Amino acid sequence: MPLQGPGHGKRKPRARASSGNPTLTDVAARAGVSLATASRVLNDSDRKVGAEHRERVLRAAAELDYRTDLSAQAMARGSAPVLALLVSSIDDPYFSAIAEGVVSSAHTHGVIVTIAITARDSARELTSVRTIRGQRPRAILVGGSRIAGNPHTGALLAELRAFAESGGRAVFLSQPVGGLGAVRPANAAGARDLGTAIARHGYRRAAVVTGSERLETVTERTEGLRRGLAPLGGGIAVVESDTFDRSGGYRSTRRLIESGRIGGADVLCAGNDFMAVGAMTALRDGGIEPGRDIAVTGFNDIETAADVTPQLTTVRFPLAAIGRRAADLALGADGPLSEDVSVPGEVIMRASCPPRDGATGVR
Amino acid sequence: MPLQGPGHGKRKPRARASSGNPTLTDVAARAGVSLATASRVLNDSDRKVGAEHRERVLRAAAELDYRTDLSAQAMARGSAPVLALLVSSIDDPYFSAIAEGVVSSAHTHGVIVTIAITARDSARELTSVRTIRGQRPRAILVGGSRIAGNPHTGALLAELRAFAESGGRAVFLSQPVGGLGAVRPANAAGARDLGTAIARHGYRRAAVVTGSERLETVTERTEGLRRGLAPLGGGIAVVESDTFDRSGGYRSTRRLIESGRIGGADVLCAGNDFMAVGAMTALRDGGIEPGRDIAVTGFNDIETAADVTPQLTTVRFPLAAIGRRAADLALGADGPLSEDVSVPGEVIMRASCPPRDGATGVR
DNA sequence: GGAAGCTGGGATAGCGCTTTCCCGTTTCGG
DNA sequence: CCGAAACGGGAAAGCGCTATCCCAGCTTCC
Repeated sequence: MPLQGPGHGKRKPRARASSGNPTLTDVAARAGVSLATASRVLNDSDRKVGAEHRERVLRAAAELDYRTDLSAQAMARGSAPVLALLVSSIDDPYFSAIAEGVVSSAHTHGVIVTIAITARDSARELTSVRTIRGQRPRAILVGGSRIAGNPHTGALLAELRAFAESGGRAVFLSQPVGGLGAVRPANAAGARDLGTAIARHGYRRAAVVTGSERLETVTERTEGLRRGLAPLGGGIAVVESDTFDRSGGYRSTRRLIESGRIGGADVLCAGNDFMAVGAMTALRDGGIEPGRDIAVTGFNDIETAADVTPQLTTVRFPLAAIGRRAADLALGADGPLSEDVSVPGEVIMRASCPPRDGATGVR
Repeated sequence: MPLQGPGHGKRKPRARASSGNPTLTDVAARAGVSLATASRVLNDSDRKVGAEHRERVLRAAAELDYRTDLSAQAMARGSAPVLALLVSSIDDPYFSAIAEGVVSSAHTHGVIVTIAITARDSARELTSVRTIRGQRPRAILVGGSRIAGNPHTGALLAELRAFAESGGRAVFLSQPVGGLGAVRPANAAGARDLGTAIARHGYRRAAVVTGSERLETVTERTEGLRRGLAPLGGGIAVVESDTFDRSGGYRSTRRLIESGRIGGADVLCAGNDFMAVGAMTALRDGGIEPGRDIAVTGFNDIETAADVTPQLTTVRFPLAAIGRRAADLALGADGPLSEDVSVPGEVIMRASCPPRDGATGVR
């Protein structure tokens, strides 16, 4: 009796995955070549393979309708051709525009995109990153404004750093933390330019309706605006915060009107276009005609901005390009990564912010 | 000299993935248990594990910051916890709303979502499905209207069928082909209801600006509209096609105006809200005031619809719910799948389509 | 009191693919 | 004309994990 260790012996091979996909072994067998050769052909590796064999493999693969198993390939290679994108919500033109760019770049890099949403919940953001790490992706892109003083930020950072140390690339689409990379809209500069532009149009006292001041995007924009207004003697008269969306814009504007605090302002600057649209409705509901009685500005230039009446003055950021660039950066050359790219925005003056009597428009 | 087969021998183990992630083996070693036990604990399998060992494994995993390698797990299990979503564009409120629902459902099912975009290119749609199949996902969701007479449809169908036969689930988010499953907006019924509603408001002759008549979504909507208008003696006076987006709406409306063909119409029905918004601009540019001189309707109820002036009458579909439901269906019980669920829409009457003089609004 | 069940744990085949090693042939340069 | 280098091909060792099989130690139950 042959010696045999414990716990072993013949066992029936596990059933092939239901009705099974053809494997590389099948292809090799059909082509009459070794597994190695088949693999080399299908991955056009450095190693050369004779024309004859190459041809046979290709034909066999086609005949069997062979599709490389990405999981297996990923395991053998040690990393998956995957880029993970983490955003607060995909049903938001801001992020979906970025996502479009990300997916398109990933496509040209031959990389698959997996997407996770955090619903603006930083606990979930953290668990998502944990799950994502299990995919051993090449890169993780993190969207959504960082939140000042968030208790989860430390853990998130640790998680991303560990990821980076094990060879992955982490890129923020907003304020970077801990020396990781970032590609993001130049909020402060854009806001400053907007401030300058409206000041030149003759506006001096801004009412700001925006999101929570703990959102770094919010503080960047508000601060930029202030700096843009100042040189011409303008300033921010009042700041009202609410949720960073349409209804938040409506509510906070409503509060400004009801409390009379909007009185001193000649321009209402919203933290983003959604808030601006909500604000315009609130203004009308309060008997104030946007664009005539008070100017209104937004941020981001979502498609709607040009379709509302009056058309909305805003700052346009090339969001898809930002996404594309972030993905390019993440999928690019090897090595650690800590670039922080700010992509400039462009002020788009529209009817919601007409030149005021007496404004020269000159410098 | 020991006998040894060809092509073998000691070789240095491949370098661990740079700086390496901890593996289950590491965890087991640290916990002083076998690999099997560690796996059982971490996957809470049926097999019971003693409290003592369980505890040790959990601790070791935490200390090492262990993260299951999903690729490896997928390979061992034979299928990946992945759902693939294929849409024409993610930067489109229609699809991003659906995607939101899909991702949310997938999340509760513990499944990762990978996304691919086809840019409305059916050749690319086909190659995408091929790539996706390599991921061995549990399900594939295909968005985007089918196109009548498309030469790639057959190949796509074959691909999806093969996928279904190997155990995957394929679900369309639009017109299903070849007996596969679908969850989709009830375009025809929604359009019919819209037709009925505007007819009751006193409109009789519709000008339709819409996408290519080869898009099945387009024909479904146009046909439904016709059926809704007919009972009250209404009908479609003219149909003008262009791209299925905002600029297409603008251009086709412009053509109707310039050729005078818009003359006979009292309501302009756009194929979707984007086209409607473009159409309204074109109307104004042509000196026709939407909502006053001619009624306007859209389709889908994108967020913008309520923000334009006049507010847009449209048909609302619960897109996120459609996405969620499709994902639920795809990730649900096993077995083949060929349900075709039509999700009803709701007509939203707004100012762009005011009751006309003489309209009773009664049935 | 011995057979038959549990129970909890360990050893180890694969999963499908990449990539080293190793080897028989050619092709060359000297 | 011979040894070296180049070339093309095959065998098989993992990658990290799951799940099957086997076993030792206890209970149970006639």
